[in-house]
Amino acid sequence: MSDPTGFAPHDHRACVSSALAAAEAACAERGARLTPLRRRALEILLESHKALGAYDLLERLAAEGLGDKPPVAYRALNFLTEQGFVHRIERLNAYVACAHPEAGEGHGAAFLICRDCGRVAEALASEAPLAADARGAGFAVEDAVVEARGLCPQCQPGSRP
Amino acid sequence: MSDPTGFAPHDHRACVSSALAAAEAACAERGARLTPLRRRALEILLESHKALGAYDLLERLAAEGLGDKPPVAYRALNFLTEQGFVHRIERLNAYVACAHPEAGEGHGAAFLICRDCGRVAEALASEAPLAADARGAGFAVEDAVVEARGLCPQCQPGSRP
DNA sequence: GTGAGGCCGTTATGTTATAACGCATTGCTA
DNA sequence: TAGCAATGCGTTATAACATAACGGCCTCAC
Repeated sequence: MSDPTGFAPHDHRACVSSALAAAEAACAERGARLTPLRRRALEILLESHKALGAYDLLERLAAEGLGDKPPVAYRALNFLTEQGFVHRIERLNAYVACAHPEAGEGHGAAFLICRDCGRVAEALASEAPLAADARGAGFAVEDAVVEARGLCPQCQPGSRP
Repeated sequence: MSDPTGFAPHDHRACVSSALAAAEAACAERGARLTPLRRRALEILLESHKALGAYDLLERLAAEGLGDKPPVAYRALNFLTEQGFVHRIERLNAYVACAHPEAGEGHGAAFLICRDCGRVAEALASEAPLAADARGAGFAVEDAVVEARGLCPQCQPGSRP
């Protein structure tokens, strides 16, 4: 995979609908309930490749009459995160839809965050980063995140205005 | 380096004083001012290998009459972070003293966070993680963080009680 | 001695996140 | 079918993390 999905132009409608379908399938299989609220929250996050704050999400949900108190947003985000449909971007205190739902729960994720346009691309971590150092220290890694800030292709100096 | 400093037993007094000395030297060289407040804040962070929240730090500073309003703590932390003496642990919203001040500003850092005892070890990132994926996507990484949660050697099942 | 800049005290507020309680629905199961 | 457990969501309140903005003081260069 040479495109950590998110920056390159792509068929975004297909991108959204296939992710939604994958989420529905996964829920059906696991007996998890993708309620209208949760489904819509995921859909909102899928609508861009940017990370959304919990309160931004809440605002959009509220605009549709789907709940307007913080716990509503946080509960939906917790569910989606547990199911692996959404990732939290620690550096932004924000949440982004998973670009690789097919990779399964808890796949090693690495994020490329453009500081200019705000888009976030997700690369499947090619190898557990740190693995060597961690083993050297006798540390048992359960879960690692990698987050890089920088400039995406479109936002770099040499790019079209 | 096989010990990402922090977990293995070590001479902690020396660890603290050498880090303080390194900070003083670096400030002298750069013309930065390690004021008593900033120095004490760094010292407090150095006293354990745990990450401290800004308000925890503030509480300790306040106990010594060194300021009791949030901006006091945040300003000290910003200074120490800019100088590379302290790192922010995004997953914890907390701050930890740099274990490798000699590595210079902005060195690639990777953190091993024990979810049981709370200690944080810092490994020098052996290689820019993500570099390959990022290049593949044409993304220019400026700054990356790696944070792993898990169990340190002392907190693993097979370890002494 | 005066002006510029850095540091800190302070007030106020903004942003992110969770605890805890209660009601409604679903789906058992006795 | 009555009762019960589990789950999802509405709601209130509050906790935890972070910053904007103003003013005073000190130091240093000129």
